[in-house]
Amino acid sequence: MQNPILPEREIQQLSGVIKAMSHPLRYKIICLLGRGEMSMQNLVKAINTSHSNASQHLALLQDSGLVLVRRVASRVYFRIRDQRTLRLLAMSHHVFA
Amino acid sequence: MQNPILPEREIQQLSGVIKAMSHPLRYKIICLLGRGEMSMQNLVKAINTSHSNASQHLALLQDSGLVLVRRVASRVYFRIRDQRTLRLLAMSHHVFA
DNA sequence: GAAAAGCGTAGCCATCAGTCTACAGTCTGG
DNA sequence: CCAGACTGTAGACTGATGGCTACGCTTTTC
Repeated sequence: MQNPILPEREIQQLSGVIKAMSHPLRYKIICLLGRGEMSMQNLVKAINTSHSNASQHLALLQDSGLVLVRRVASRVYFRIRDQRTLRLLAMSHHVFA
Repeated sequence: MQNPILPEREIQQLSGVIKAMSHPLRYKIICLLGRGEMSMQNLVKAINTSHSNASQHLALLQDSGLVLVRRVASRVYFRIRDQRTLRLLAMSHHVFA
């Protein structure tokens, strides 16, 4: 709960991660993955978009380090990398909803 | 720590607030305001940008409800609206830094 | 009252982000 | 091997975002 003046690099990194969560679809994806691993197919259905669109958002979530991927044959399964990410979402919901 | 499927409106709202925090300058502004109220002048110096640029980011932070403003004569002072916002930042730092 | 300081905003431009279509690659089932 | 399912990516388009300059408004100072 302290509030140090952060170095520039951390500012960039942290705002970057937050930005990755700041899109409605990505926010929803993280919410969904909070309930457990999901396949690409189920995610596409759940968030109601094209598989291309979902694929790109999920790639961004991987790049930002929020989501991990597991491949089984031709299918991919996604899951949250760090469960604390969910606590972050829960807190955002608690504060701003 | 539950993870309900949120209604669309809340998804939009929450991702919107998070988006407001996702820019490096705005992230830094919130960090700075976490230490207490600051004048526009001091903010401009602290984040090292033009006053025009700072003004626009601060306007966005006001619109998103994260920051409150107080006017004294020709000067303006900004402060965090909800201290829990800082806890959110602190947690993001704790998780991702 | 005139000049200067402090802020906000409009207009412009460059860049980025989000979405779609189309296509390519990989795997499965027959 | 072939058809089809599943996924990733390249290219193009559109809208949003970020930054600057210039200007206008209010307040202070002299």
